[in-house]
Amino acid sequence: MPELPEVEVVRRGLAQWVAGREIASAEVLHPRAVRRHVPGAEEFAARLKGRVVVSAERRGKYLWLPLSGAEEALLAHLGMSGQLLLVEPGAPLERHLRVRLSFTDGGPDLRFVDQRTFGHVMLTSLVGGVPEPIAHIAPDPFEESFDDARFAAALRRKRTEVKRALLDQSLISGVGNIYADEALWLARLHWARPTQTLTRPKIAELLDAVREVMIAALHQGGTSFDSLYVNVNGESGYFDRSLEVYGRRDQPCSRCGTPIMREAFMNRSSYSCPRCQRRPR
DNA sequence: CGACTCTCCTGGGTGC
DNA sequence: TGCACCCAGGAGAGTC
Repeated sequence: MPELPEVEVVRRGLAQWVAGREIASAEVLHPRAVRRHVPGAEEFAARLKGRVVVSAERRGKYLWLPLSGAEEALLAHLGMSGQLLLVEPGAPLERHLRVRLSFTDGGPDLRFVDQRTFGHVMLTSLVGGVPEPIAHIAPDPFEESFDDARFAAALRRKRTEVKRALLDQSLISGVGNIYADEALWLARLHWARPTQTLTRPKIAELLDAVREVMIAALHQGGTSFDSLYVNVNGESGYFDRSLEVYGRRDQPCSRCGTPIMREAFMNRSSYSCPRCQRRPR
């Protein structure tokens, strides 16, 4: 469940502990982890060898490490359960270790561990500083290039429900199921509200809510639900203690005391307060 | 083409 | 205790 704040915590760890280091070798332990790297696992490993990691970047839920020598980067998506961990080279291999990078300085490995294998890593070219495979996603709401007015216009043109739109990475990136529910609660919007009926001020309020919940989560090191999400040192964040609706079925709404409701949505869950977030007619 | 559903995957939890 | 089943869900593929 890593969403924007959790991925940002990981990015900061990578910037601190991996930037500037030279990759000695790469090992792919599970081919599914590099399924989107079309030339295959062997080519992936061969091309990484000897490259220096320049920095750590992020857009929405995607992370990438630009590499020396070409307009190329190691792109990663953590999926549901992916972890990027810094581990001493001699430490035992994790049960769900998928990819391991070792460095010429003999310092900690960078290990991609992923139980449910929805995450992936790949090597790709950078086009205008952005990895080519994610050129189609929108900037996230913390980027300079995110255009609030453009987002509002796009939302009002859509014929869909507001939560679907929040989860649509081509409109706004970085929002997943947890922060969508939290932001909708804060903005007092029901997830099924048709996007065409949203006024510009209401959309501005929703964007403020998205930013507010994500900043709060970031300040607490991210949300950890089932201990699968951790920073590069394997530590969990604390934001799950601050969640208002997500995962809180039957518990009282902190604003009005009404029990939080769970409803099926897109084959998953939506949590909301039936009083603060009135269902549209 | 837009809107929506299906599918991939693993392991913890639950009910019988 | 064993076992079938459900659930978590991001995003690309597929359908209408």
